[in-house]
Amino acid sequence: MTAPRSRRSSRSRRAEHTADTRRALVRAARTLFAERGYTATGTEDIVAAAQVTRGALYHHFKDKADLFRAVMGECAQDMAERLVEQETARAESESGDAWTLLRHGFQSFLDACNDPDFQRIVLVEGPAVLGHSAWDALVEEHGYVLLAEELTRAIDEGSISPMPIGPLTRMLAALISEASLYIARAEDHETARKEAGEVLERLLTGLSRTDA
Amino acid sequence: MTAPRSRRSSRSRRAEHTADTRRALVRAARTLFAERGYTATGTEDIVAAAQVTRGALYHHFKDKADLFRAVMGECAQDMAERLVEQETARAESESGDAWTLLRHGFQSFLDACNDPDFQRIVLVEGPAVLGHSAWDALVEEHGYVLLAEELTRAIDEGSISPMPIGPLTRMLAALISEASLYIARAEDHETARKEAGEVLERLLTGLSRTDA
DNA sequence: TCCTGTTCCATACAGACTGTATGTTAGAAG
DNA sequence: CTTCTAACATACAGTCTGTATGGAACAGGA
Repeated sequence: MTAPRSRRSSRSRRAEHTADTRRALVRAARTLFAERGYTATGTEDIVAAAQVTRGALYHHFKDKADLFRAVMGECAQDMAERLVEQETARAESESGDAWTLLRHGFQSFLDACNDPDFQRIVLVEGPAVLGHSAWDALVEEHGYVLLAEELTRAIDEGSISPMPIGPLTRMLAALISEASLYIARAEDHETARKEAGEVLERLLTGLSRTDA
Repeated sequence: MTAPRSRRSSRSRRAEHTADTRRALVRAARTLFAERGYTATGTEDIVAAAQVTRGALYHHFKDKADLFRAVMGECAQDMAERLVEQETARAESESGDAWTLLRHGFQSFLDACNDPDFQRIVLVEGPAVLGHSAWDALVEEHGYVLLAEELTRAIDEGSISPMPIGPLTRMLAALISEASLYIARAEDHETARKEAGEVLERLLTGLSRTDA
């Protein structure tokens, strides 16, 4: 996709400029998709914001949905990076048993999902624009793996009781996603955050092995 | 909207025929939206299936999204009716404490969501086609009320510990919705249903007051 | 009964948008 | 210097949505 490049020529200005236009397109599309949604955003709007023409868009991407896929991939990637960053920071700063660590992890996960771009593009538009299969493949690749790893480790360590990881991962992700949307939409974000966190906390206690 | 009808003229053939075309449009749109999705379905396809012209469509509905809103409303209504039916049937057949009754209620709720039309139209396309506010208003009107009532009663009876009902309702609905989508998408529906049910069961135990 | 107004729907049209086909330029390769 | 190709820009065709126009059928009052 990014040019066959048979000989490696030390990152020419040419190739650099090409990557620039592509990035500009993705960035512009990301902003507009997040603001107005997929269908309400015309390709003309995107190329205008990126200061190129429609020819550039259709040279780099198969069609409009393909551009959206790139945008959503970037959003998911950003979220994943932010999560691992938080995760590592909390792992070395905080201390405690694995169970409380996991619970706090979910709470910060909830906070991380409080991002307009992510919510609109990945959670709302994504499933409708790309099919279910394509959307799931993207999320599987970027986001679910982290959550699944964390949960697997929690089971191995005995923090939570053994359960099928597949549905557990999806359902917890959906739970947190909905909670983040609820918070974002609420008039009073403060109390909404507190209440949603409380409900999440209660639901998670059901997973704990302490009451097995 | 359905004619001012100043004098009540005993449901003339005229009005009946009018209602017929409207129903035909909604039915045709429902089938096509569920099969191909919203954007992939042209208004020409809909009126062809309903055996009318586009003029009829734009006479009864403001625009394509308005037709979708009617379709989604019907889907939600069907789901709500099915739920209360199951609910009453189970309430008089089964017997047991309120807590197990509630748990079984959620399981049958999960089974009821296993419906292609409902999943595609209400859960996937809905949030993207209508905005968040319009979608939420529809679901609030048709579906959430039942769940919220049930949960409020459960709290009053002491089955589950007191919690903010707003986020609790949304999050549980999202949980079951995602579980139903997971089951529908799985290769082996049988085991997927069992596993998702198990995870749901575990999460719900966190709400129970018995461990408070 | 005749006239009038309104509902209901069909048809024709204008605008917008997507995707493709064609042309052009600048850099890389030999 | 020549040639080839990636990287665009431009022009065009097809499709779709929404609207405006027109007509037919029915209801109601004089």
